[in-house]
Amino acid sequence: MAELPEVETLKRQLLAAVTGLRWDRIDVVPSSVFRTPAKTLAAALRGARLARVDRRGKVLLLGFDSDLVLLVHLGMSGQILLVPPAEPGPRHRHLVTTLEDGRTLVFRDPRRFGFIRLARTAELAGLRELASVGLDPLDPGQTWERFIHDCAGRAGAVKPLLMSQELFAGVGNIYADEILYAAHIRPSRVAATLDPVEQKQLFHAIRDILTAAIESGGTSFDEAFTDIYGRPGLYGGRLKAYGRKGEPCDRCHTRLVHARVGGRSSVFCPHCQR
DNA sequence: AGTGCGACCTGATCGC
DNA sequence: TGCGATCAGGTCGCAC
Repeated sequence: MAELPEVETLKRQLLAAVTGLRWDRIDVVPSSVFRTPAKTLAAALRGARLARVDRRGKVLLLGFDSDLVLLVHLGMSGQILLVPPAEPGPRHRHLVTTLEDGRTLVFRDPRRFGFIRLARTAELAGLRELASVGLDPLDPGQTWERFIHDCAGRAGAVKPLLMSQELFAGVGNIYADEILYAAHIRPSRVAATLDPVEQKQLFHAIRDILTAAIESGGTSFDEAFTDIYGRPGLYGGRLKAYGRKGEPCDRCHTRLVHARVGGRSSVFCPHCQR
């Protein structure tokens, strides 16, 4: 699924590969992923030129020269693929854009948990899709002091807090497990009970794990994510907790266990995560 | 403020 | 072989 590192990977690739190109033709398959009516969206974007690519948490923002912004969320099974001319497109397509050079940009999403919405730049601040998206964990404004302050009054478990998007936009189930493993903290720990050492470990783990995952091009678990060229991310081989229930902990060799925390499947080491 | 649901949706996997 | 049940995930909306 696409969390911050996967969306960041797509953003960088789209910036390098397709910015400046005109969207000559747009084919849509109307479905619930469109939060702007599919045909309206297609008509509005025809002939527009892609000028910018940004990311807010897990949301990808494609900015056009015409003051329009396309918001794309990949949900858990969404993909954006750059397909050479004349190559057949993949299944479950929702939006297919033919670029001026003949290649197509395809948004597909088998499980349709993602969404696509078109907005004007001036409307962005008021969109519900961005309303709960907080600071990026890799934003320089995300300081240690702010982090301590935000954790202090929290009565809930730390994992749902990490995944809430409100404090740290972009962390989902995979990286939440990885971050907590790296920080030696159990997913069910109440955030307000973290001592200063644990707070510091958590703060650094968030940045370290996400940065390393971006460097690997993200995680492809169950082949749910690929880059725009259809290639898997390489962080999957470096996962320490997610998807490893029953396997020995890399640090202490205790078997990793599974539990539900905040309704989410979680894997952790019962010995060295406290 | 928090938690814990169900809804959305499809494909993979499991038990029979 | 084939069927149905179960699970996974992000987000929203709702009840407590």
